[in-house]
Amino acid sequence: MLQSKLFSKTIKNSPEGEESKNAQFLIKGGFINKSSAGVYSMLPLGLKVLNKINKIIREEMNVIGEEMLMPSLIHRKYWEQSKRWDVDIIYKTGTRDNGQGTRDFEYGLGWTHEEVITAIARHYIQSYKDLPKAVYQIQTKFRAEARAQAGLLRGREFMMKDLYSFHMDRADLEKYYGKVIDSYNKIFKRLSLKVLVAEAGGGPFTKEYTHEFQVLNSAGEDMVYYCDKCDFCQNQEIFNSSNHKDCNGEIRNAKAIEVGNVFKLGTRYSDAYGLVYTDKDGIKRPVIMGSYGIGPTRVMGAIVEVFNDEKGIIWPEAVSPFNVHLLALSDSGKVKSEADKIYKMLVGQIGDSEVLCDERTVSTGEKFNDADLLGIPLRVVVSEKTVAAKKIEIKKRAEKMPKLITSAQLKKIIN
RNA sequence: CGGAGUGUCAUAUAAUGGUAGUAUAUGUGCUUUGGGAGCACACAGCCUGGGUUCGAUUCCCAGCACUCCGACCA
Repeated sequence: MLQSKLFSKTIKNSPEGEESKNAQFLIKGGFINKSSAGVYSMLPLGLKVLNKINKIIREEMNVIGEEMLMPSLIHRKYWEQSKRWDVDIIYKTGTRDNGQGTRDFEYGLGWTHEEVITAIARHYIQSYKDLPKAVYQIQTKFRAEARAQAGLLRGREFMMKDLYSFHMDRADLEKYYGKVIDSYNKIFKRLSLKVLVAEAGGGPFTKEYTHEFQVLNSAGEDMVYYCDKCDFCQNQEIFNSSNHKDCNGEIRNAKAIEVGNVFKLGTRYSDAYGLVYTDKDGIKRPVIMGSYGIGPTRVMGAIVEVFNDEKGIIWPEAVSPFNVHLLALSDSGKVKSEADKIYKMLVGQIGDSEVLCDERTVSTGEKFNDADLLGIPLRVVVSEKTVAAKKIEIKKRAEKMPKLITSAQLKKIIN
């Protein structure tokens, strides 16, 4: 990909008022565009990152569930049945004139999908032979947050991966719940995020404790209490130091970004929707459910909050919009022809979608600064100097000092 | 939802009760090319409604939007 062809370009001025690093860098770099508070467009660069995050999530989710897609426009009857129509968080919409006057608010925009999936499940789950089942989707969610804030960390429209599971009994739910936790840990590891698994209260709809996946970071809105020796970790809501036993470690507390959560729903929704199965003895029993979320757009914001310096973003390789950023420090002569050669070689190795080539006719400083802002993990420079030395300069975004190598060595490194 | 603040070119900002200035970006031309290069010219703006006033971008009121703090966050 040639940088001059990118739809977006970097902006030199910092966006007014945005304090969070993820909002600043992502907007300046041309990854996202703010449409209104908490509502963002994913520009081509940002979408590439989001797609890579989602790809990792899908690969891990497909091991324990099947992907599907539910509607965003959800009729009020679904929410009324579970008594969740009168909540502040729901965007109500849909005015219709049926010829006998208008009717307002026929729909709620989906902010979570327990209702829809439970209603669907009635069609396919009737017997113990149909259990267990698990489906997930990656979809835009809408929440009327009183206060959107911190860029991608709290939006009114955002991407969510939501997984729902159905079980015969508690034991099977527990087993699956553990599998989801393992799966989530793998996902966050692949995303280079260190997470703490925090116990949390279940809220009004489940009596049990649930778990949150928390990334320690000062930009977070949550406070977690964790032990420096064992894996004890609780959120502020339920923390009590006497919960921490059998360990002489010290309790610390820190701000954290919640990037995922897991809930044992029990029969709250199966009761509301009459989702029952017939067991071996012919007895009808309610299906036991769980739900599990990860916010890919929030994950993207969290990654920027964790991986940055004063110059810009430092993308982990797994989610970087490109693997290599090739800078041609001149747009003519030997430098250009050498850069073209290297570009072709790189494209041949990892494909056009993984190489960003800065062949713009702009100053050297601008190219370096843009490269730092965009944060692609490996920078490759072709210039008068490198051509004269018959070498190529490479530098990792996370490191300070560049290295001179041959193009054969570069080829090896890329492989 | 409570508190505070801010609304001026595409972006970031300044000043002003009477002609709105600068920087970035953009366009043209020339000179430049290892850390946001220079000169010249050009293009481009006062959130909406009401009030006060001879006259309002400026003062007052309301609305809307945005930001920050707090509450909320199945």
